[in-house]
Amino acid sequence: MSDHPDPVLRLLWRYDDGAAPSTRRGRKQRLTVDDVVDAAVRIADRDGLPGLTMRLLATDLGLGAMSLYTYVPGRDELVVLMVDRVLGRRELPAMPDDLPGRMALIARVQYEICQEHPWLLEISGLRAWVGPGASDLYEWQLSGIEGVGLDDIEMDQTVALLAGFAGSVVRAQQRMRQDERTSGLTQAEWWAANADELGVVMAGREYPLAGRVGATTGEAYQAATDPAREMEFGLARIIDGLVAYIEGKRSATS
Amino acid sequence: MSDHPDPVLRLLWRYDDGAAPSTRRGRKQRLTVDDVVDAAVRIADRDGLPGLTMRLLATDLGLGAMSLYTYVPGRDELVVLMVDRVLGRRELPAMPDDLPGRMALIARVQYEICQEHPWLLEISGLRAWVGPGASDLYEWQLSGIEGVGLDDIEMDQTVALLAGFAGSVVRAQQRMRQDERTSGLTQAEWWAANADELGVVMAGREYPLAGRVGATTGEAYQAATDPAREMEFGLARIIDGLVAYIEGKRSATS
DNA sequence: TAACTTTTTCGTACGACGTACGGAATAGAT
DNA sequence: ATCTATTCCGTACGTCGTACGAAAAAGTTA
Repeated sequence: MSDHPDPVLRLLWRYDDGAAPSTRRGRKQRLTVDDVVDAAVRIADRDGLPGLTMRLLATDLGLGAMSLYTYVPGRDELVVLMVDRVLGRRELPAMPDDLPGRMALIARVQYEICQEHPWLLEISGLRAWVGPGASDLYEWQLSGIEGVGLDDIEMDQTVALLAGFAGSVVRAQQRMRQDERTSGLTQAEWWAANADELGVVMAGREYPLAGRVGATTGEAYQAATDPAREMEFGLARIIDGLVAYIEGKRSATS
Repeated sequence: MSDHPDPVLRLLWRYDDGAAPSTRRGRKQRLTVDDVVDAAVRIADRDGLPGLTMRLLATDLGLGAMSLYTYVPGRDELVVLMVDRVLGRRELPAMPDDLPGRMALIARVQYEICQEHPWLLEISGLRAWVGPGASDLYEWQLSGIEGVGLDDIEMDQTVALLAGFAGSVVRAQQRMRQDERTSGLTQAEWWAANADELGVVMAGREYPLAGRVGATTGEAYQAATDPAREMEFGLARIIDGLVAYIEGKRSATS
């Protein structure tokens, strides 16, 4: 039974059952699973997850649509493979010496991965399979906060906090980009163009704080060309809080 | 032109153009837009966003499928209305006196909204329209951190940080629930049942940290029946970091 | 009351999607 | 040369959002 693992697990780990490739009968596959997954990633990077259709992927690979199903059981499983692939493909930089720097790096790598593959944030309703890519990344993330005084559960929560925050930032940016794409206007331009319409439609409702803050951020984001800087405020606060917690724990036990 | 606002804006704010209802000719609508949106929310709460189909919603309302399009331009716009509806439907509690408590409350309300309407986290690729529900919520969130020494941009980022974190936590929980639903096993049960298969398939790869931390958290999450407690660690760190920043700013200017 | 106008209702249909099915093609084993 | 295992892929089914146009209903006007 351990010779017949879950087909998704087998695919994720590219486990080929130990069968000697010389004894494999029948027609040969023209491509590899990696070819299929890589092509799928390219399409999703360009067109988003809904733009990744089995037919498009197949023709992109020079195959008939149904031939894909000899490589992959279905679309959902393909997405699982894509996720693990992009998590594992990035080479993981060496951890710096200072703890805050290591925490920032964990967040920044997650940020860049999500940035390069925005469809990662569109996924939902899928199981969280454990593959080599996710495992390598998780191991690397943990190595950045190992031995600083956190217990295992706190380590897991810390990684989740840093990575989750990075995802949130990218999500916010994507929403902004989406707005600009569909409206053809920047954030500030849209508000300027629709200010009177909004006034009519809101019909007397007052939002003193939201109005003031919205106006200020609207102006600021118009000029902010470096999207990476949007992460700095939150990340700095999170790292401060984490470091303070760790130092508090240390001084309590010493 | 300000009499003909964007149809989505008009719907969001239920702006009926000031036309006297007595002069409206033609067959009468059997339902209201709110009826449609509420029914859609009920379905999405139960079946998720992919389970919300126009045909199902229509029969649920006793309408033909195409009759929905007299209430709403299309499915995407319906989802926009649903979002604003559930953001605005929650009554917003009074803010406590202490700043950390107000920050925690902002996160907790966001957490509960996401928890009650998990489909909120499945949405992507849609514009972020500004409606009364979102505006009310944003105004309330800002009121919790107004006058503490943050500038407008920092206030926006603080709210985003707290709300984004809450969303991340719910997302993680949903993924866990999804795993349990599709596998029929709890986290710990799955790892116990698949440990040997994983060993075979991983074929010599070593994950010392991930293995140790994964085992510990797996055990812990098996027993943790109160999902709300998963938020405490991260939220406490974030609030610590925010409060420290604000105090630092205060002492610098005084 | 009858004719007209406006709006809602909804049956039908189209194109796109994931993919089940079964036959044709191809390779190694016998 | 035959058998068997495997890949390839054309066809087709059910589901989705929704375009289109006819039928039904309600107010306005003659």
